[in-house]
Amino acid sequence: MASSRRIGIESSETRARLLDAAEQLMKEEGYPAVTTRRLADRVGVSNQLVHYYFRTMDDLFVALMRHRAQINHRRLLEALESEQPLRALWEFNSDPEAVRTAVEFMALTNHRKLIREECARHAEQLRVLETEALARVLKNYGVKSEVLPPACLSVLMASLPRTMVMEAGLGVLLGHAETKDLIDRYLRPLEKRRKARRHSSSKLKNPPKTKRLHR
Amino acid sequence: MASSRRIGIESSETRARLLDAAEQLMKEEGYPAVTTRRLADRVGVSNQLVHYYFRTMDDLFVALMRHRAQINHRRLLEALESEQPLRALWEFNSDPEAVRTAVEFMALTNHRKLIREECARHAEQLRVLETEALARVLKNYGVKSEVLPPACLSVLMASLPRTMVMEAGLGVLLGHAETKDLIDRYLRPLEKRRKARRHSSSKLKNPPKTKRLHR
DNA sequence: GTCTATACTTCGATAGAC
DNA sequence: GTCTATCGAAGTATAGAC
Repeated sequence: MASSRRIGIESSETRARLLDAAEQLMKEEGYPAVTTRRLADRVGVSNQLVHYYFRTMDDLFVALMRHRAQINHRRLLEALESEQPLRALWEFNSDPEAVRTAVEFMALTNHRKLIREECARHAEQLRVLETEALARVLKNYGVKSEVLPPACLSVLMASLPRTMVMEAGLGVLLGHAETKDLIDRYLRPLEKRRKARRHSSSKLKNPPKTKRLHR
Repeated sequence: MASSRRIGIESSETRARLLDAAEQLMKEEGYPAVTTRRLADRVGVSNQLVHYYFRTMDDLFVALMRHRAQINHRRLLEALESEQPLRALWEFNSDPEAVRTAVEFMALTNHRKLIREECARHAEQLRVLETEALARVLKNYGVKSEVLPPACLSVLMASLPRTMVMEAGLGVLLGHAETKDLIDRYLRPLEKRRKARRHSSSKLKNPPKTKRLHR
């Protein structure tokens, strides 16, 4: 079943531009808007060229997800290494652009096998990484894992902010302020207790003092 | 711009079957699979008949969402009236079928104005209803609103179970058991404290004794 | 209420020239 | 690496007959 057609190399400049345009289109108009013709128009090439770099549209979406996953992985590491990892993690999961893209991918996973598998791999990897990091953070803050297991915190940090961002996108805000305040009241004493010691390799633009949660 | 074309009445049997088929298709293969032709095939009518009942596809999706909203509204009321309203609410938000459909609608709201507005109205209404009911429940359980504002609990109940159902759909389960256990350990003493008094109008098939959270 | 006929658009994908 | 040409399938939507 394997075709003998030629395929462009991964390091190609045009390929990268196609992926960027694809993500942009997906965010703006949803994944069904990501078609060979519209993609090619944005990049300024012929629509058939899309098939040169990605044999099928499924291939394109998988490549897109993989690309996104790498960036997310790096950003998550940065957040977890910052001097206020819990707040940074919250902010990381509160990025409206990222949530929007994630919703599109979630919808894709509902019925596209290849993409579901790719997404699952990615999600699993981040959860493991995050849980390990949060175990260290909580221990550092003196929170016993019997009281709050690190994996729970990871689940919570994946649930609450993203849900609120989605709801906010609809204009539904009831309960959001109280929830952020609740989280804030929980985090504040934890972070105060710990001496602010910057990780040597972290490059943060945020001021070192305690921030309130966004909004 | 308004067309003079005829439109079928809302009480039509065929219209209801089209809506059912639409929801089914959406759940199985995603909202882009909901096309006039495929819909008509499932119901056994001509594809043009779809346009007789729903002038445009947007009209169809709005009608579908409204239909779904009414059912959800009724189910939520039942859950909140049951003798273990918090567990019932958790279960209500843990229905995989419902979550799947909700993800499709969420993706639709990302770029279809009419559907976003309809979805926002629906979400807002449920949140208000839920918050009021939870205020009574928490008061009954002796939980001070300064400790846990009802609106927060509503946000939490909308976030955690749905996120876990989505992740479970991908096969990502790390942290789920611990999280359910944590919730369970919080709910158990609350519900024990309260005398089990069945609401007179509730028709519950669940046994009256305390259940562990599903799974 | 339901159908046939029909117009027009857009899609994914391939073959092959340059 | 990129293009032109081209295929067949599927989409939304309208008009009008029965």
